[in-house]
Amino acid sequence: MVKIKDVAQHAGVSSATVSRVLNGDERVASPARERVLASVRELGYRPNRLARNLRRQQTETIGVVVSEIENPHFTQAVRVIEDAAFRQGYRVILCNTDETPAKQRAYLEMLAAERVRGVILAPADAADPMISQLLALGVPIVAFDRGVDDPMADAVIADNHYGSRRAVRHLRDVGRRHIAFIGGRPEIQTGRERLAGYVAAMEELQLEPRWVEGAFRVEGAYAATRRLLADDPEVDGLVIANNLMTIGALKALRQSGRRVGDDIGLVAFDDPVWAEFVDPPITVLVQPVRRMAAQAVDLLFERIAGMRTQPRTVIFTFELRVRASCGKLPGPAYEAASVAFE
Amino acid sequence: MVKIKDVAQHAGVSSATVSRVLNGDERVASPARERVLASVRELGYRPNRLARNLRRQQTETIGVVVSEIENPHFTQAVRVIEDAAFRQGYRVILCNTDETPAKQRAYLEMLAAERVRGVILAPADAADPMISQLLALGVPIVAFDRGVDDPMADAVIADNHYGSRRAVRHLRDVGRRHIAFIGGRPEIQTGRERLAGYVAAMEELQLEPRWVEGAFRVEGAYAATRRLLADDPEVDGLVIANNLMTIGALKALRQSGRRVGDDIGLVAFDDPVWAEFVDPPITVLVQPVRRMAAQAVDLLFERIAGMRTQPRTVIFTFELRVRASCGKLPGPAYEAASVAFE
DNA sequence: CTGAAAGCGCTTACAG
DNA sequence: CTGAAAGCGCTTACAG
Repeated sequence: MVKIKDVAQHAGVSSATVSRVLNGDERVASPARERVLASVRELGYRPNRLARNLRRQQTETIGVVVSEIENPHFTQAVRVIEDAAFRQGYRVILCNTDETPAKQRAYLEMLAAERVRGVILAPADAADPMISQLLALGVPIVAFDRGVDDPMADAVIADNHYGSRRAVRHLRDVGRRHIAFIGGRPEIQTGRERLAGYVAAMEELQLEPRWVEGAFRVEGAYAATRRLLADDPEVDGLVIANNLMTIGALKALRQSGRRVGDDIGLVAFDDPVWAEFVDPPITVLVQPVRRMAAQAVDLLFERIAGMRTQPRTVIFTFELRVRASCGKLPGPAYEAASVAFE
Repeated sequence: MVKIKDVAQHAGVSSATVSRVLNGDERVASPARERVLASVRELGYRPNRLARNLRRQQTETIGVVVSEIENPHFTQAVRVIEDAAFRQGYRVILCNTDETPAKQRAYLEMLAAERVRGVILAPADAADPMISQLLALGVPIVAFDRGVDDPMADAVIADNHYGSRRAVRHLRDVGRRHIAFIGGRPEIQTGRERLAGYVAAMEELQLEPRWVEGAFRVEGAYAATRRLLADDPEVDGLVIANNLMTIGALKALRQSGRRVGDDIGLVAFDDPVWAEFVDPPITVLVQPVRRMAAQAVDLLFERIAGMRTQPRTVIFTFELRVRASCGKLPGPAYEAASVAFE
């Protein structure tokens, strides 16, 4: 493998000069610069980043830790983050934790050893001690989608409590009364908050809350929905806590012979690309994932650049996108009521 | 930042001993080992991978370069690759090229500088000179989904030509005659082969081929399908070259008032999770993405381990999964004919 | 079983 | 404008 010394020899200059040319140091005189560039090309020299990073005590790498890369919510986020990182000359180490605290810990451990410059983390475990350790080491962390316990981390999250309340109100407004909730995971902040918002809204409306847990997964929601329909056949409305679970719930509903939009109304969190094309199109709660991911990257790079030391939390809100899955489409009266509520 | 020397001092041993303990060298005596471990814990020592990598002239990192991470086809692959890499103690640098040759080049350049141990690449540019350069540097490359020009790379691909022929046959078998093709990108191998297979099948059947290009994207397919329907109103069958384009085509078909499965039959490449739930459920050509990705990782690690020097190409086949989007479901006579064809 | 020492390939403060 | 030299934090062949 050809190294800087070989290039130097070939060009008849010192390693220092080669390094300067390669790093765009203005001070190097044109003739030397030209010879170096020619030698680089001729020898097929490829700089060794490992050496540079060690010497500079610094990398241009960030870690992106998500709990489930196949969830379009996170895929979209990863895509935006990767894009922004590339534009800034940073690379991305992708870590998928599968909602497993142990895997998260191992990954954060690794990112520390790798001396990454910052981390965007959708935590599987908000209390992971590695979070504080990274922060103490000077590695900024932006919590995404879910907060972390350490108050020094930045965070970009959505107002889940509001989202669920909005969904329940909508179902009530179109005449549903037996509204149940297909929940995610109570260990996860989004799961907890979405459930709490649902329960709060039901109580406000003096309706009886009833819920099952679908673990944020297709199969989990399938099983949970079947259980729910068996136990509570009178259910006529459903709030589903994420897009993967919508698939599972649809399958269970179809099998049970329930007609979505007719026998049962349905509002789901997230707006994956297919929500508009399933039968019937699903009424959804949308969060601006791409803007949120962009915000997370901004916060991270502010920290990396040392432009800010105080932690910031940015909260985004949900928007209800009404489609056919709740049946009767709301009229002007509904719109008015709805605005008043918001 | 505490380093190995600090730990050594604290434990009253040499750096060499600390390093040995940390790397599980059996020869270190128990008392020394214990003291080292205690010091590591007490000082909160975090090994610096950059230094180790430089010294060992080796990383445990692979690069994964895909053209479009939001395409579920690639998301699934990335997920499988990441998982396998993690199990082997490797990290993954994620690179999204957006089908842009320049971006691919920049990324491969970066991966070379980063001294990654291997690359899995769904090429946006099969002729990229960086591919051969990496190979020459001893960095193995496994082409995924699409081949590369350099014959020294391994490859895991699907038999696209067959896939298209299968789709056309199916549409013909259910009575369609004006079968058109929504193509991807002719610059990309999958796009080329799927088109070629379509044309070949049409000619075999003495039907007139007609196609438009949707660039493998939702919007591209939407525009292309609109154009197609305007130019050729008599179209009664559609083969769509990937899952993103299916979304766009569905939208255009719906707007035009065409009833899928009735006025027009539809077979699409890929089986994303939603294909079963749209209206009507889509008949699809499935390739075993997860197995293919696992195969790609296996090939890569064989190379990394030096177990193999000859390039290998593994070709997977498509399976037709019949759902309602072609209308009339085929009976036993069809099955027989279909088996004969395969 | 353990340590002293060399060296991985860069960058950069210093001197000229 | 340019070079000699130190040093980033590890690992490991060598010697004992």
